[in-house]
Amino acid sequence: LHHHHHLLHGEPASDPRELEAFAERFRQRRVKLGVTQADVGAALASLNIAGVGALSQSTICRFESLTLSRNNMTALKPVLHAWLEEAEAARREPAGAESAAGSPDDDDDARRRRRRRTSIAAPEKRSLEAYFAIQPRPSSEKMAAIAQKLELKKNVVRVWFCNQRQKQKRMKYSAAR
DNA sequence: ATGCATGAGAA
DNA sequence: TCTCATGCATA
Repeated sequence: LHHHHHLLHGEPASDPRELEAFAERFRQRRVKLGVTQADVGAALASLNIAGVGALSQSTICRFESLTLSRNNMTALKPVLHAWLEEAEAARREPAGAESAAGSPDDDDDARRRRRRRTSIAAPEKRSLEAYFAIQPRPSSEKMAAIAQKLELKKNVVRVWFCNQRQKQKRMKYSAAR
């Protein structure tokens, strides 16, 4: 018998504390169900919610750890909530004998055109952080100069600054802002 | 769990 | 060109 009536106004779900609480409950209940983050992401597709498809393990992980933007968290919450309800309901009520057999498919060495991820060494990363502290959005010229000084591709430097800015906007960090 | 990257859409 | 949501690759 909880008399918190914030359900009277459609979606108030932007409350950071609410999101934080939900994320934690979500993770605990997911684990209790014995489902992985990747499983959840894939299961979202079969949920048949308008405009909602599968999501990656990365995204589910970030949702649970609040390392997404507040808007992103808010948008994902109802979807993950829906999945959780369904998953727990299915647990109680078997509904049908769904004993999926083991998959005999294993495409180990099929497509090998994998994207290579460039790794920025620690010293260079420290320099970038120092530059960022002074100027989070350097001009194109400035970034070119930085790139040359650190011997990195200009595009790598550009993307690094973009990601660094985005990182500051994640819930987990913006609170301490 | 997180680093570097992509692509669609805003500015 | 940047932002934003998102993901592949990898620590």
